Amino acid sequence: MPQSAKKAPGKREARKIDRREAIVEVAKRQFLDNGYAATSMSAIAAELGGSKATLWSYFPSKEDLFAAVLDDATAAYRQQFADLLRPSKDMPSAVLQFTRSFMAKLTLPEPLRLHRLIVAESGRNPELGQLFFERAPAPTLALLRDFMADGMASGQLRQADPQLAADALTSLCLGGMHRRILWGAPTPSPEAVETEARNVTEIFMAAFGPRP
Amino acid sequence: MPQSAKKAPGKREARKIDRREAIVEVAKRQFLDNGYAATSMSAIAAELGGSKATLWSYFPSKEDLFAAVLDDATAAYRQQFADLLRPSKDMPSAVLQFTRSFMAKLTLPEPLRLHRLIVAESGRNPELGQLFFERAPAPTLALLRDFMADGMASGQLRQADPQLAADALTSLCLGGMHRRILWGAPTPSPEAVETEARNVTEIFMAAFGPRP
DNA sequence: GAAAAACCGTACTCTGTGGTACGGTTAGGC
DNA sequence: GCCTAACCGTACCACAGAGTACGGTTTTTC
Repeated sequence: MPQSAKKAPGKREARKIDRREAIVEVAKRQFLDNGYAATSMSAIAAELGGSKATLWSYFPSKEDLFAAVLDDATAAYRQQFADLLRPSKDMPSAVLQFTRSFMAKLTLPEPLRLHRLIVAESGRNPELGQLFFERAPAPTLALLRDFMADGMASGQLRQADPQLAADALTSLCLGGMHRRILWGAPTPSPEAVETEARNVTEIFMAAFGPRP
Repeated sequence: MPQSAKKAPGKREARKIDRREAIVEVAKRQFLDNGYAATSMSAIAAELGGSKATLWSYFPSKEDLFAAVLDDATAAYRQQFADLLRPSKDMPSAVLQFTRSFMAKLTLPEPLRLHRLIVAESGRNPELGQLFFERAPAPTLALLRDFMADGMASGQLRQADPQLAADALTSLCLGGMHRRILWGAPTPSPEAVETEARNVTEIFMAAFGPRP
């Protein structure tokens, strides 16, 4: 006997939410695997097991489902790196820590497939890419900018535009193996990630470290 | 009356080559615009004007046509930047010249659409991405590596792994507005490109310039 | 001028698409 | 214990996809 709250969840709605989540999850897998055009609603319904009518009762069209999938997929990335960007006395190792974690997370299969999807569909649908940008990379970039500003204020980095430094670091993180994976290279070993993270940190510190 | 060469081109074959080129061009436009799955052979045939049978007589399947399109599209990029990488007395301005040209060319609509296509399809078809890589970016990257090695030998750059320096420069060139365009941002003004090229050059020289 | 290659149009097959209709069934709400 | 929302199966729609068949026409080649 639940409390007499007027907002008691109710088994019905709970089930509905579960079902919706299940749909989005299956759809996400298929969209991420095959892209938008090559994924069919019928295939999603088939994998779900239920009837097509049920699918359409949750999402009135393929585009709506796709939007929900994107929403779900980007939600996982928000504020992912906040804890890594604490100001530290040892700037190089703080940067290395961030770089390592950032590269490791973004070379995982799912982020990569998301990235592919976004790049592919943003051509026909720019607002989709903008939505992705402001949900996933933008918050991290803002955090990183503040981190850079702190470092510059405390003299651990040379004076420069913090935004520029943040952009440079992410560029260096994503321009190496990450880009090559997007071009079909196999996923790297953890050792390779570590090596590249160290290189990136070294280059970054050479460019933005304190003036000697 | 042509010369009695046994390898006279023949009007027939010339026409065939022309036709093939026309097909590839139309198909390229459509694939680049819509992606692989969302492009239909029928639409290509319709835009070509001829009959579908003719299309299939040139390319036995959609995949074959796609491969030919990729082949054609990547051909344009080979050795594009060779002339820009002459060793120079003034390192920063040589780097700036390359950076500027590199960024300007890769933020043009067609390279961007190609890039989207490659990223999108390499997930399902890695060898496709590898083919792209070794045809388009790899030669430029090799040139750039040699350029870096020269600069290090002549003392205009600090001692380091030339490959690393080449990777860093391309990362910086592609990590800023280029990536943002891939995520749906509008194409930048020439002034914006110029500004970013200068920033990239400055960062690169700070990281790899001669030790003070 | 004749053989033949290339080409065109059109109609066709077969499969799959997004999306709907509908009658029957299960299960939560009261 | 009834009501009703959610659900399932299945059959269905109109359409578009890749790819084929075929008879007729143009264009080279010899």
